[in-house]
Amino acid sequence: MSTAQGDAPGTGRGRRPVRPSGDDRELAILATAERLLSERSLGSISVDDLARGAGISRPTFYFYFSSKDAVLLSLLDRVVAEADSSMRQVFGTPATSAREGWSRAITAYYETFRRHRALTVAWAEARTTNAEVRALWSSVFERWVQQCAAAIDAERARGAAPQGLPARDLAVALTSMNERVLYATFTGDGPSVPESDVVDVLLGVWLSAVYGAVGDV
Amino acid sequence: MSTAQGDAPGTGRGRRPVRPSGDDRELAILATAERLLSERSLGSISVDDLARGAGISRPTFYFYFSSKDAVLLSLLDRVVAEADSSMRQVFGTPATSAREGWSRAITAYYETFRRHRALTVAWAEARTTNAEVRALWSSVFERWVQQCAAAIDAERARGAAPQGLPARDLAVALTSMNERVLYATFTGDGPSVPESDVVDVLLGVWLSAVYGAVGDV
DNA sequence: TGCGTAACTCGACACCATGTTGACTCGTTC
DNA sequence: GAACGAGTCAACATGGTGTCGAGTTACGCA
Repeated sequence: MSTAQGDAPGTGRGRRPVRPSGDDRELAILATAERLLSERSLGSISVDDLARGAGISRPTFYFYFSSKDAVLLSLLDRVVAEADSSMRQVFGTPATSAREGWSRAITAYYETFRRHRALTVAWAEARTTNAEVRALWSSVFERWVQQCAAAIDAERARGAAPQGLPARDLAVALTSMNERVLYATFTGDGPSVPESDVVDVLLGVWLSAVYGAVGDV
Repeated sequence: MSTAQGDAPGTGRGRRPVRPSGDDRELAILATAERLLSERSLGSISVDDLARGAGISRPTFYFYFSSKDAVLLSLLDRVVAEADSSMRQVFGTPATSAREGWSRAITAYYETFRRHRALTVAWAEARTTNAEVRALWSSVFERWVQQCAAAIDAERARGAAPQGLPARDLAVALTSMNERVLYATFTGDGPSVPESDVVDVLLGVWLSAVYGAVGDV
C-alpha cells in the first residue's frame, strides 16, 4: 500500500501533498471494499459506503471505478492470479504418491479460497447477477477442470486408474463438488462439512471416483 | 391462467364480474412471475413488471404479497412439496439393485428441478440475498442429506458398502455435487456436463464414493 | 331498500441507490 | 502566466421500493 507521505508528485522531501494521489485513493477503495466485505454482504454495501470509506465523495468514486462490481472484479483479478499460480505449482511438481498429489491439489484449491473467504462469498453472490464476474469465474473453473481431466487421463494411461466416465465429465463433477462444499463450509449456512474435515472428505470422494472401479453393484 | 370470464364471485351465470376475484389476482401474479422467470433473470424483474403482468397497479401488488421475494417463496413452496413427495417415493420403495436405487434417487432429484428449471435458477439467485429463501433451501437440502446418509448407513450395515468417511459428510458432499452440477447444466454457463449425460455422471461418482473402497493409492 | 363493513384498488408520496453533468480547484509544464 | 490534465463534488436525472390514505365495490344484514 506504499503510503505517499512525502514522496508524492514532484514536491520536494517533507512537503506534505495537499491531496492524496490518485493511486492512493484507488487502493483505498479496494481496501475499503475488502474490509467491508469481511463485515457484511456485498448486497448491503453501497457505492456510497465505499466512497466514504475511502474518504471521497460518491461521484469521485466513479472517477476511479465504473461501478461496485468493477471494484469486485479488480479484487478478484488478484485471487485469480493467485489461484493460477498455486495451480501451476501443484500440477508442476511430481507427486510422491497419487493420494499425495490429489491431496495437494485439493488443499491448494481450499487454501486459495480460504485466504480470501470474504471475497469468495461475495464472488458467489455477484456471479448470479453480473455477467463479467460469471465469465471470470468460468475461466478459473475451466482451467482447474482441464488440469484435473489431464491428470485423470494420465493416471489412466499409466494404468493406475481404471477407465470409466469421460475424464472431463468426472473433472467437472468433482470440481463442482469442491466449489459447492467449500462455499457451504465457509458460509456455514445449510448442511455443511466442518472446516477441519473438509479436505479429507473431498479427497475421499475424489480418490474413489478416480481410482475406485465399481462394476456391478 | 384460468381467466374468470363469468364464474367469479356469487354472481349468476353469464354475469361478467366487474373485478376478478382476489384469488384470481394472486394466481395471476404467481403465473406472471413464473412466466417472466422463464424469459429473464429474477434481478431484472421488478415489482411493477409483476403487477402489470397481472393487470394491477404496483400498490395493489403489495396487497397480495409483501415483496418480490415473497412471490418467489410462494412458488418455491410448491416445488418443495413436490421434492419431498418424490423423495418419499424414492426412499419408500425397495430397489431391485443398489445401482437402481441410487439411480432412482438421483433421477428424482434431477427431474424435480428440471421440471422447474426457471424457478431453480431464480432460487439460486435469491438464496444469496434473502435469508428466508436460504432457510427454505437448507431445509430441503437437509432432508435429502439425512435420507442419503441413512441409506449409506443401511448399505454399510448389510455389508454391501465398506466403511469409510462418515456417512453424513459423504452425503453432504455428494448432494452438494448434485446441486452444483445440475445448476451448471441447467444454466449452461461455465464448464458443465451435457444434460443427456448428467445423471449417469453423477450416478458414477455416487456409486464409487459409496461402494468403492480405496485403500492405499 | 338502505347501511355498514371488509375486501380491494391506486394516485401520490417518501425514500434510497445508481450513475451523469458541469463547474471548480490545483499542481505541472512550457 | 496561460494552458492543460488530473482530481473533486454539488446537483440532477432516473428508476426502483414500500407506504398512506382516500376512494370503490360486493355483500350480509336490518
